[in-house]
Amino acid sequence: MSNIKQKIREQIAHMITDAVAREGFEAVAFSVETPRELSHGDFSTNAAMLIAKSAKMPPRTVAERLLSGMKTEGTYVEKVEVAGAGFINFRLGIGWLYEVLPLVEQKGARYGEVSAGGGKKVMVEFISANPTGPMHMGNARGGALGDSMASVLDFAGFNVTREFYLNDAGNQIEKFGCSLEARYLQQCGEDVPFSDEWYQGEDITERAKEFIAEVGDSYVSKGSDERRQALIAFGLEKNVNLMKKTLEAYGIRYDVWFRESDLYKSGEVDEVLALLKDSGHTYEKEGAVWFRASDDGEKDEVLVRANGVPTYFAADIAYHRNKFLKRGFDKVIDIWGADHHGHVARMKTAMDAVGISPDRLEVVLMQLVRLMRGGEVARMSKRSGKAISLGDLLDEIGVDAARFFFNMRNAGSHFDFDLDLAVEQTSNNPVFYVQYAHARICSIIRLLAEDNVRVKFVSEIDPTLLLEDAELSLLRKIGELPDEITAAAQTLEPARMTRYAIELANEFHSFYNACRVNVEDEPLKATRLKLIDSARQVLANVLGILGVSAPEKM
RNA sequence: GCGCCUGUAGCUCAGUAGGAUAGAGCAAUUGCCUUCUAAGCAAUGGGUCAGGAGUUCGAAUCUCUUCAGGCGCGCCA
Repeated sequence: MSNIKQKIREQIAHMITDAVAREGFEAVAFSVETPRELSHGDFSTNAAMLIAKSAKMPPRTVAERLLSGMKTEGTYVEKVEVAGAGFINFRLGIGWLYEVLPLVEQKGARYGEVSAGGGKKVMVEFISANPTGPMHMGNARGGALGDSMASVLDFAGFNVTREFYLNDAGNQIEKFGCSLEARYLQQCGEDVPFSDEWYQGEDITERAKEFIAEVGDSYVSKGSDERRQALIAFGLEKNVNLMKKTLEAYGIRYDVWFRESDLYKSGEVDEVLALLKDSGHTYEKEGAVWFRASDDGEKDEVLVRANGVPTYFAADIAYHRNKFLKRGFDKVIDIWGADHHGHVARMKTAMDAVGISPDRLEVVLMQLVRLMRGGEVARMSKRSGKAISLGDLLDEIGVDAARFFFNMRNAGSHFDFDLDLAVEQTSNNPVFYVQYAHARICSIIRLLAEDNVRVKFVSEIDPTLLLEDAELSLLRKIGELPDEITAAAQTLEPARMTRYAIELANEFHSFYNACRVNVEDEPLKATRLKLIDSARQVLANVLGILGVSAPEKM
């Protein structure tokens, strides 16, 4: 059992179901939840209110009857009572809290893990930035979100794959090639025009210069096609390596870098086009091949342009088919910028058309980010003077602040990123607040170790010595992690982990002010030391999920 | 015009399959270091949950509607 609270919840649900049957009430889908206020007990159910109508009785009467024969012997429940409009509140004895410590010890770095995922294969595809330039703030948010979501799912018992889809084919690569070629020729002294439609960034010129450093002007005299291909290959490799480096600094490592071009090479794009055509999902108009989505109330979309080149959409269908059919993922999560939301419904319609149930694909849309500095929108990097890239952000505020801040808000909310706050070394800054809790614990452990007092095994201490409110609430908070993981995985909201981390840090800091660890009473000292060491472990686990370091000293 | 997202304390946001007196953090005011890191803790004040109507035992949450902000509706990705 990896989740004590879940076990108790099931126990209570069982007691209620039995009581409902015994009293001859109609079975209802009641909930067993944790009331906001502790004074309302540890768990509470709305069963009586739901039954009231069909039983034609006041809710409180129903509650009394349910309660009348309820046996709590042999359960964690100490007290049951009717309250409010007809809630039945369950108060637990404190015994269950003491089971938290052995569980943390046993699971260690995997404490928090639950089996909800049942080992299902799930892919999280995130960032998938165009390799034609540096990564921007949308990529930064998507990276923090996707990577932590993947970690959450891993803890929730899924078999997780992190994937980056590399758009190394199609239109934007052509543009990339044209841009590089023009810059290359310009750098070699040729007078060639530069189209407004190409990539204007400095990085293109940089790539051209680097190319010259390797091959000189030898490509000036060659054919445009050959020249462009060489530049694309060169620029792509440079950019991809740069991305990998930046992402590594950002704490993200992918399992798979999937190349769009491979879908063309393997014939999967043609394959899926044929499939759609044979099943009557396409039609031709003005020389182009269209996907018929209008049956589902969506707009039709071009699959193959009049010039014979398939669109991104066509490749994307092939890509998703590959994820499900060729590689057997049970579930795929795509993280996209909110500006792509128009694509979601069509993608799902297309999934349906190639015979894949659309609800196996989950698209998480992420609102865009505004960087704020000095109360105003910051567009330019302090260092480079250019648009702020992920690399610039990491230089300015560091990985920890970036990873933590991007996961403070749910994907769906617009996010103003306060750059000033992110580097502040005060309690205003939640990253420091949480890290400080971890460092503070490490500091106590370190000092006690100097006196030869070590953290003991749970079998060597007596958890029931923990009786103070501060101690019990800390234990309670530690005990909540499996539930939090479950919820975060279910809602695909790793931001829950950030909030949990802050709450846990808060519980520890309160404990710290209320109770000393280094007391005369040796058994109590050992037990409290075990308690804070468990808190340390849990903080480290959560920070790990968030991709934030857990410093031992600050 | 049609579609999607958002609107909760001065600010930034939570609010768990409708649940009890709507919560945190910051900012403001006030206490707490002869004691393991005061990068901390405790207390106080602060709300027409954008407005309106409906559904019901019960709505910030569901439905309808109005308003405000963001985004999308390419042979771009």
